[in-house]
Amino acid sequence: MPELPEVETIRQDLLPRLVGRTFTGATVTWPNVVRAPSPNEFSRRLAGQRVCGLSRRGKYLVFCLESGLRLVVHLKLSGALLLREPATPPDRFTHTILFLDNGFELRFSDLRKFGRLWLVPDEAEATGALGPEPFDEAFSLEYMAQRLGKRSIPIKSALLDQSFVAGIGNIYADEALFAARIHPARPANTLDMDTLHHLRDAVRMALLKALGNRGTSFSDYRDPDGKEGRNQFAVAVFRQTGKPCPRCGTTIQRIKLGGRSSHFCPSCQPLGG
DNA sequence: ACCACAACCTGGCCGC
DNA sequence: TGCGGCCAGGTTGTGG
Repeated sequence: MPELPEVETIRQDLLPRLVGRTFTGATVTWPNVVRAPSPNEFSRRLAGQRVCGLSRRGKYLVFCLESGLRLVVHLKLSGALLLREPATPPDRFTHTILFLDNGFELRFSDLRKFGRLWLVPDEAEATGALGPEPFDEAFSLEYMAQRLGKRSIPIKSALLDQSFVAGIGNIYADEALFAARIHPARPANTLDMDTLHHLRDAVRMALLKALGNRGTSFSDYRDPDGKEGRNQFAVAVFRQTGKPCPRCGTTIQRIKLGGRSSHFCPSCQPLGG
């Protein structure tokens, strides 16, 4: 579910409500969600930890704790972080509850159980090596050209590669390629500088638009209050197979690339010239 | 280097 | 109603 705009929305919502608060403990009811340390150690070490900051790296949320430890969360496809009062009954997909010193609970809910939590000294232990943030100047045209120059993979697959650029997922890759009029299957090393420039602008615009709409809720995405985003009503091509292109009216098509669905307009995004 | 596919999980939707 | 098949916003690992 959550790509950069969704994770960033969650971060901005949680930040003023969590900074300065202290975790008093945790209950882990599905041990697989806690990657490090062991679930028991996770609960034990979290108790007494005061939150001093909340940041985002790609699709990871990073809680800065005063001890120097980091609480890292990845929501994968269907995870949510819900801030609830104890009286609110947990949904049936709540696999971990983090208790706060003001009585509130931060609940990790995840239908598909793919999401993961870490409590580690160094966030890189959880995130691995990620590419630059899409809005960072390190995501430069020179960087893009250098990284893509020798790669014949579809440009869509390159956008989903978190070691190339962090935070883009299936929705915004499709939306950005539509806006930049690039066919998703086009080999990454065939894009000239001008096209790369259009693509980078389109990526940034797609992410900003979704951020303004508080994320895209096609199915599972919810903010910390359990509310949906609005960007699903504003997409051009994602999951719009069979509908008319908003630009030219041609029927939107779906193809598979690297095992992922890709949605595009065959007229606006030609593969040839 | 790249691709195809499976795995991790559960539920929704469709056709029969 | 039930069942099989396909779909799903992500990432990792394996084998070719």
